[in-house]
Amino acid sequence: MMNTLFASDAHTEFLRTLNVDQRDAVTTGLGPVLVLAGAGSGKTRVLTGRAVHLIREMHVHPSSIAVMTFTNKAARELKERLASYMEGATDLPWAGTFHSFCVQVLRQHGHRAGLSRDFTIYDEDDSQRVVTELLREKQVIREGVTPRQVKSAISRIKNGGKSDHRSPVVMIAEDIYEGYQSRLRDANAYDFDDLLLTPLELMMQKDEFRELLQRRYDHLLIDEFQDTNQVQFDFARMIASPQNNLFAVGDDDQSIYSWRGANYRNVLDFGKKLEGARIFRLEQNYRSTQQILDAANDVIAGSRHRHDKKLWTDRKTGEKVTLRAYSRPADEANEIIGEIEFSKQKRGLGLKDFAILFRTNAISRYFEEVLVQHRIPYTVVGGLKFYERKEIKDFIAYLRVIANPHDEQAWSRVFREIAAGVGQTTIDRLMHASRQHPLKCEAILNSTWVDSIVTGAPRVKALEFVTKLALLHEAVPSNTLSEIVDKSIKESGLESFYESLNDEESRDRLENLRQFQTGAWERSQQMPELTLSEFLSELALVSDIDDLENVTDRLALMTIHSAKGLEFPVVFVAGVEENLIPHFRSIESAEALDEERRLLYVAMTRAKDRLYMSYVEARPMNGRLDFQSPSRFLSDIDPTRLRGAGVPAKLSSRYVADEDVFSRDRPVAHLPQSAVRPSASKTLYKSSGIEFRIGDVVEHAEFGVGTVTAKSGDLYSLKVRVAFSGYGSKLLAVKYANLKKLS
DNA sequence: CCATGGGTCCTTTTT
DNA sequence: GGACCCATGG
Repeated sequence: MMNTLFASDAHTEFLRTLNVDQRDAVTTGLGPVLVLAGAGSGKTRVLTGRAVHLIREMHVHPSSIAVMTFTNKAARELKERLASYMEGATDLPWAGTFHSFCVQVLRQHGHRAGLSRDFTIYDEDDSQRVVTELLREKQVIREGVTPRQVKSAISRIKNGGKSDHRSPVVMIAEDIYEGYQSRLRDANAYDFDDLLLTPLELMMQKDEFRELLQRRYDHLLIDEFQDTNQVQFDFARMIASPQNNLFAVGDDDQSIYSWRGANYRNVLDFGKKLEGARIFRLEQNYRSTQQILDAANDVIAGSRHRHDKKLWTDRKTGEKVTLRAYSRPADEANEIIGEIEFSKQKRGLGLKDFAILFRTNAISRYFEEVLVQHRIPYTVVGGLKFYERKEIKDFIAYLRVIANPHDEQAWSRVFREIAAGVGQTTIDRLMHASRQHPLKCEAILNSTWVDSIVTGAPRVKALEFVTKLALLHEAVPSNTLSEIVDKSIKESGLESFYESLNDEESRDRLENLRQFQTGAWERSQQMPELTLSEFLSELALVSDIDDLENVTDRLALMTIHSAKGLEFPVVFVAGVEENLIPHFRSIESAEALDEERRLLYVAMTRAKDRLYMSYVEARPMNGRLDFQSPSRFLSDIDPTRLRGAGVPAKLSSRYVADEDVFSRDRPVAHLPQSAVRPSASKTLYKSSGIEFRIGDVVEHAEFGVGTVTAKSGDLYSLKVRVAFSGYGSKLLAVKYANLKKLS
C-alpha cells in the first residue's frame, strides 16, 4: 500500500516534468492512439510514461502490457527506462522486439498448432543458401539474377509489399516460393519473415490461438511505428483487438526501413484503419541546438510526403554546423579522431559523448585503423559481428544440429567446415537422400542409414563424425546448456584443431571460441532452465556481443541505421557524398531518394551540441579510386548555417571541391559542379600513376623484392607476373597488391 | 572422392 | 580482401 501511494506520487511528479503535449498523450484514455513525435521530442519518455501511467493510474496489470520495438538496441533502452521508472516493482511489462515476441509465442504456444519447440532461425545467409540450392536444382540460373535478389523478392512477397510485378526476379521468386517454404518446413526452421508471419497466420486460422493472445495482452505499445511493416501492423492490431488499446509512437520523417517492407503509410493511415484514433503531435525538441535543428530541417524540408511538422527548441542557438572536405578517407578518419581528442581535452568530455556515423559498414574500417593505432577504445555497433566470425558460425552450426537435427543448412555447414575427409560429393549425396527420408535430415543421426548411403573412404570419417553428434543430441535433455556447449567444443574437434595450428590467427579463433563458451556459461548461470534451442534463438536475434558491456567509456562507430533512436553530445557524419548518401543503389527512384534524405536527417538529429559533417575528394571503391562529389542534400542547407573548410563560398545548388584545396585547415574554394562534372564520377585506376614494364624491379609487402616478368589484363584488371627471390613467380592483381616500383 | 591453389566476382541499410 | 568456383593432382 505504502509503496503504491509513494509510487503514485512519484508518477505525479513525473507527469509534471512533461510538457503539455507529452502529458496529454501519456494520460489520454483507452483506445487507439498515435503520437507523431519529431526527432528528440521525448518519444521514449512518452512511451515509457504511458506504460507506467497505465499501471499506476489506470490499474492495468503490468503483465498484460507489451511494448514492441524494432531493434534490439531500442528494446534494451526501453527495458532500462521501464525498470528505472518502476523501481522496486516485481512485475514489469513485456518489452522487446517484434521478432523476439514472436519467437516467444512460437515456443510457448506453437505446440497447440503442432509446431516443434526446437526450431532453428535461419539467418540471411542460410536463407540465401536455400535459394541458391533451389535455383541450381531447378536450373533457373539467369544472367543478372542473384540469389540475394530472389531472396529479397521472397521477403517482399511475405511482407505483402508492393511487387514490381512481372520482373524476372519476382517471377523466379514466385516459382521457387513453395519449394523454399517446404525446405524450411523440413528443416524445422523459420526465416526472419516467417517468425512474424507464422504467428499471424495462426491467429487468423485458429480462433483458440487468437483468443489466447488477445486475452494475454490488453495493451500494446509500439515504438518507431514508422518502421513497422504490414505484417507487424496487422499482427499488433489483431492482438490489440477488439478493444484496440494500441499506443503507437513514430515519426514519418525518420522512416528509413522501407527497403525492408516498412510502410510509413501505417503512420499516415493510422486514423483511417483504427476507428476513434486520437492523434497527438510532439514538436518541441529537447535534444539539439537551434543551429543543428535548422540545418536538419533544411534537409528534410525537401522530402515529398510528410506530415508537416515544425520542430522547435528553447535551447540556445549553439554553434554552426561544421562541414569539412578531405582528400582521402584516411585523412577524414585522422582529422575526425584528432578533433575528438582535441575537444575531449578542451571541453572535458568522455569518449562516450562522441559518435561517428556513416552510411555503410565498410567505411568504419578507416576509423578503426586510426583508433587502433592511437589505442583509443571504441565499439563498432553492429559492424563486425562476433557471431559472424567463421569459427563461431561453424560452432553454432554444430550446436544447431545437436538442438535440431532437421536443420539442413547446419548439417551442410558442419560437414563442409568441420568434418575432415568428407567432401561436397558426400554432402550432396547425404542431403539428397535425406530429403526422400521421412525423418528428413534427422536420419543422418542414424549411423546405419549413413552407412548405407556413403561408401569408400569418406564412410568411416562420416560415421565417426555423425556418431559424436548423435550422442550429443541424446545428451541434451539431461545436461545444462553450459555442459552441452563444453562437451560440444571438445567433441567437434574445433578446439584441438585450432590448438594444433598454433599461429596468430588460430589463437584468435580459439580465444573467440572460449569467449563463446564463457558466454554460454554466464547465460546458464543467469537462467538455469535455458535450453540450447532457446539460447541459439537468442543468438540469432541479438547479434551484438557488446550489448552487455556498455558501461565503459568508448567511442561509438555505427551506421546511421543503427544510430536511430540514439543521441550524442557530439556527432560526426562521415562520407556525406553522392553515391553514399544518397547511396548509388537509391538514386534512380524518387522514393528511394527520399529515404536517403530522411537518413541524413536522422543522422543530423542525433547531435545535441555539435554536429560535424564531412566528405572526401576521392574514395577507393571496388579496387578503384572513385572521385566523389558532396552529397546533393548538403546544398539544401542554408550556407549561413555552416562553417568550416568545405562550405561552398557562395550559395550554389551543386558544388565540388577543387583538387589541391583539400589539404587540411585551409579555406576551401569551390567550383560550380557543372565546371567539373565530367570528372565527378570518373573512376581512376588506383595505380594509374605507376606504369609497370617487364623487367621493372618492384617491392611487395609480403614477398619482398622481385622482377616483373609478364603483364596481362586490361586497364581495370591489370595483372603482372613477378618473380620473387624465395617466393617464386606470382601473378598479382595490381590494384590489390600495392606494389612499389623500385627501378 | 578429397584437398588445394588460383581465378573470378562482388560490397546498403537490419531482424 | 574475402567468399566462392573450378581445375588439377594426390
